Amino acid sequence: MKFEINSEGKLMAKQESQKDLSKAEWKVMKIVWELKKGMAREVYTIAGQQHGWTAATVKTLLKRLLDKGYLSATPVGNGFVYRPARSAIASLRNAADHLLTNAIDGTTGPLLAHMVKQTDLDESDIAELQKLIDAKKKKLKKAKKK
Amino acid sequence: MKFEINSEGKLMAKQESQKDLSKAEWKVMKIVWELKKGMAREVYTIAGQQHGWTAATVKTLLKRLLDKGYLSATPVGNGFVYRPARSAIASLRNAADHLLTNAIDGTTGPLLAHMVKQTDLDESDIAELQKLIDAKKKKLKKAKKK
DNA sequence: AAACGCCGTTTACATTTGTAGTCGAAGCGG
DNA sequence: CCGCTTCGACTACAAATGTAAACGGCGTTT
Repeated sequence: MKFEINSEGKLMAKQESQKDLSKAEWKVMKIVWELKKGMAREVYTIAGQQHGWTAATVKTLLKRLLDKGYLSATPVGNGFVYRPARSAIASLRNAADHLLTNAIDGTTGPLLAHMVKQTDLDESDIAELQKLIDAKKKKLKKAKKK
Repeated sequence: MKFEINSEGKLMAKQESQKDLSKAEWKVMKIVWELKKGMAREVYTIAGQQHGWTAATVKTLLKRLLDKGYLSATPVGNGFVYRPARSAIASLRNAADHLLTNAIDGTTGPLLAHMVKQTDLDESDIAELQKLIDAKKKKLKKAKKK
């Protein structure tokens, strides 16, 4: 276990603080991931259009995301430029792992099938998946032969 | 939009109330899905072992799952036999769709790849995936030819 | 320099979630 | 029939979440 000194100067167990995102927070992160960087204004304009939130609401969410460590902010003029502090894909993987944790035996296959069906994939995505599938096939065959 | 009369006699928009499961609720549902059916006792014994919850906690969760429509209960003796009212796979699909909603452009491929890697698949799962991949390949090729 | 417009911070409040205690009713073992 | 066990309902309460207003300060416009 790792440790760290927290803001009050106390020694704390260092949570590899993968604190999860709430639904609303995901939506804000999605916007920031797409923008790559942006000021409050841009984020809450888009968020307002997409979800009907007021600026105040988005400000709160930005703050919480900062606190959770999903965003970083560098001061510029009056305010900040916000940037993702964690990659979209890492966060998604994390969420996906949670999802798989909830899958009971025999449901993961159909689950993946469903997801593949829902998703638009480009050539390289498909190639990558094919490679993984081939590897799984090979392993299965070997296991059976034994 | 459909409507219904609620408990206070008011006309309400009928939510196809796919109310989501919370983390703790997922864990309980997982147990019930695996049991297929069970009395409170069985569920909270297992849940107690797996998560260190007290019986009281599990009872609360069972109640909430009943309210959310994820469980059904038929009276037996003192209490009820609980059964899943929604299939595991349908619930997972639902969660997966939420997940995909949060994926930004270019992340779905890697996300799926990650999930496939994490997962143990049997022969028929693999065959199914292969079929889907083939279909996607064909469609891509056609699009390119044009 | 005064007025204005944004910004981030603080505060607010209802709802949901995590976690659990209490209690009356009902079944069971004798 | 009488305790004992168990059940579900109700109550409790802190933390997280959704949603937003109020406020004080800093740049900007005139």
